[in-house]
Amino acid sequence: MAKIKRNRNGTRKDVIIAKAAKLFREKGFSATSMRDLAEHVGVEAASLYNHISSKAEILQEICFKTANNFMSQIEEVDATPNKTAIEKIQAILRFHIKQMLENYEEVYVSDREWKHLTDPYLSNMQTQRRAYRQRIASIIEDGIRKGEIKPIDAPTAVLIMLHAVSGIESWHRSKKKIAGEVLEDNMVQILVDGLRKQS
Amino acid sequence: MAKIKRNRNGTRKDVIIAKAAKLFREKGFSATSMRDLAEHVGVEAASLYNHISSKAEILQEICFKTANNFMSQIEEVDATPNKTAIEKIQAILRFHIKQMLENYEEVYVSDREWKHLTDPYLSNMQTQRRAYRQRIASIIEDGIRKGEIKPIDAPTAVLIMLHAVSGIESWHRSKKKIAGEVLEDNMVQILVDGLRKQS
DNA sequence: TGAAAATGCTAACATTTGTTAGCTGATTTT
DNA sequence: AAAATCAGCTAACAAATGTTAGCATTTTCA
Repeated sequence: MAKIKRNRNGTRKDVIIAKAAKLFREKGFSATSMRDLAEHVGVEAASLYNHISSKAEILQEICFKTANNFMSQIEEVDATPNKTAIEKIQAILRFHIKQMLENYEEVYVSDREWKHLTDPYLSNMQTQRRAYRQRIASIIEDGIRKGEIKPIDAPTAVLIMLHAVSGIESWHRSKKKIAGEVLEDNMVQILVDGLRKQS
Repeated sequence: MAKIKRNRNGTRKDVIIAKAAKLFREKGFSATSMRDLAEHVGVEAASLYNHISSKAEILQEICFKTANNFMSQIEEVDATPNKTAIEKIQAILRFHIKQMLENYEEVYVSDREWKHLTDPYLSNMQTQRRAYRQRIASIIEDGIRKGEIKPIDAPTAVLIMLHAVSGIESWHRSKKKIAGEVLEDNMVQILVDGLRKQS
């Protein structure tokens, strides 16, 4: 009886996926039941299946939409001429942070819950994630070669960068939030120049 | 019929918890069933209950053992005199990294799956985690006051540090692992001094 | 306006879930 | 050697799970 309210510019499927993203973030994919989701959408569980074909499909949509988003951006950055490696890294970092602030639920879910995808989506996502990290590592190695970046292990640097950014989850939960731009500047500065005060 | 093999210096309960930690890391707490766990232990599901009282208890043991471990260490570091803030931060970082390398499964699980604890354990853990971050933030703020650390937002720095370290998960999965000590040095260096080459 | 499509509902299904009961045989303790 | 504890088993449970079938109502649009 209770219809799913559909915002302009969004299908009912979009509403379901948005609510699902929120629940998947809070409780995890496996611990979220379809009845749970239905209740938050304001509908009976069976009714969801008029809009989606399975629980798995919801996760797939969330993960691949997000992954494509990041892939597009890194290609854009990488293709931009006249950019130093440090600038490229900064651009990627800022994009990650902005995404984490603007599309928190979906970005978080696709980062933490992609393991629950099933093949062939699972392998696909693994490949995509590996490729993404590899591209960043290449930028860093390029920067090292050109003397802009310290000679550190590039994969380690990538690993630190990406996980540091995902820590914005704690920021979201925090009581005394600092402004988004301040957070962004702080994160980029700490990662690029470190904690220690240069004397 | 098939008995649980018990290593010297370990009860059968310990064996179960160790196997559980591995499964919880791979598939998550909710997606791991007791029958799953039993199979990996080499026993029927019902037999597990001769050693543990519930699935929830397993998660509790993993989480609180790990949390206590980290709490002890930070108290020790914090109480050590004649240490600069940077040195304290380094000590904490190295401890985290070492724990991640040595007790990977349990550290990972207690970091990622504690949300599935139930009250009162859940609230307890939340409090403990908040307190832990607060202690590190205080060290950083102290370092800022003394001019050892750049004037950045301390909670942001904590968030970066802790999540960066948890990225060692990717290192574990990586094909071409660098040595543990090299990883440790790289991580500490990047976090403390940043990516950019000082000119 | 009337037909087609979309969206909701209730009921039910087959599995899977965590856990308990009750039993048998082994191991330890006295 | 007898008694007590430990550690495994099979069978079963109640609840929760994802999903489908079948039907009613509303919305869309020709």
